[in-house]
Amino acid sequence: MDTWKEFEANELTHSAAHHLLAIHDVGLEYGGWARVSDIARALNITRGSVSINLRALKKRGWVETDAHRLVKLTASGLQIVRTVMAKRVVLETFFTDVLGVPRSQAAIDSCKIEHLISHSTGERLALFLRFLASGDAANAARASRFRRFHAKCPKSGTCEVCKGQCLVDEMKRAI
Amino acid sequence: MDTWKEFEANELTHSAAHHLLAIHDVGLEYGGWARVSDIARALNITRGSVSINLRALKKRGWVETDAHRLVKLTASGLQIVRTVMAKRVVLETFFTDVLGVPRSQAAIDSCKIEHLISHSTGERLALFLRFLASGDAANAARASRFRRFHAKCPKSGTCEVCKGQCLVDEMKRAI
DNA sequence: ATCATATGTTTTATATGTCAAACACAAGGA
DNA sequence: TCCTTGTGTTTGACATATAAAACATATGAT
Repeated sequence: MDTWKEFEANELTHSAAHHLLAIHDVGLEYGGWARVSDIARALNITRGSVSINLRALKKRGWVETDAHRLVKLTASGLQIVRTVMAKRVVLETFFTDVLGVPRSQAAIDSCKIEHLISHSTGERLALFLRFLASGDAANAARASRFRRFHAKCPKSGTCEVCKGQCLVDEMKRAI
Repeated sequence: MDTWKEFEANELTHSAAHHLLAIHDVGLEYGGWARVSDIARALNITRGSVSINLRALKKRGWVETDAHRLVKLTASGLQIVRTVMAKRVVLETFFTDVLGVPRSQAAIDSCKIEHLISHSTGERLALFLRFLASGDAANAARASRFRRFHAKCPKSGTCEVCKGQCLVDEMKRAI
């Protein structure tokens, strides 16, 4: 009940996640320090927006500023960045290397959901990728075999996933 | 560049998707017709919020109202509902039956991302599930074998996914 | 030292999505 | 008929996230 409200209850918004990622990115060449304008340029939004958004990130304890108004990730901010980056890598790897989704589309999908999937699901997905890539030669061949798997949906109730109504087809329409 | 803005550019918001799902759900017993209060009750938000939100859905051509202010999905609205439901089933099945994520967590994760993943990724994931469930006995055993796979991360650069920095561990921390 | 440019903040505005409260109208019950 | 209750809408408020523009303060070139 009210599962759908979990979306808004998320502590880390998409916007916040990308501000933190941008700070990390910009700061790489400056010992972790980033300027508001560079963050704004990285995100392609205005300095004003960044200035306002940083207030919330400071209040959350994810970023700090020094006397010269330079911005830096705190330990917890950096940990969020690491977790989000890990989830992104795992999702992109799964989408491209296992499912065979085009890299550009995989990047968009990963970016949309990287901050939303739970640690538990992210961890299991990472383990699954490791499983597929593990020493067992049969495992290694599996993903590539799927990439050649293109059976048409039987639409006959024999498909164990669809159970009568073809979910593959259903996926193609709408909007 | 600006991949991260795709999130906001999404035509179907989380809120809109769940309004459509609620209308579909409530309407099941009334030939597709739903009342504002029943939609509000189903979503656990106020009638006022639903009333306002329906304006946007009408403008999008996803719902219609009759003279008695009863609400109904249009053909395109119904198609969106079908697509979202298909994506949810596929995601939940993957999370629980393949990855072994607890059902309650899988439900939350699926709900958060069901409206965000592309048709292309959804379709490939459905095909992947069909592949795993397909006649080949080796395939059938695969997923269940993963559920027993619990190797510790070597943290030695030998893991083909992690490549030195353990993504599995990284997934556990933050916030 | 001065002046132009760059930078960061603030203000005003917009859009979405929510609540609470007031309002109007309808349907029934007494 | 009157009155209560239920229903749908509107209004005012708030939170987030954005832009644009005005503003104050740096920074740097000459």
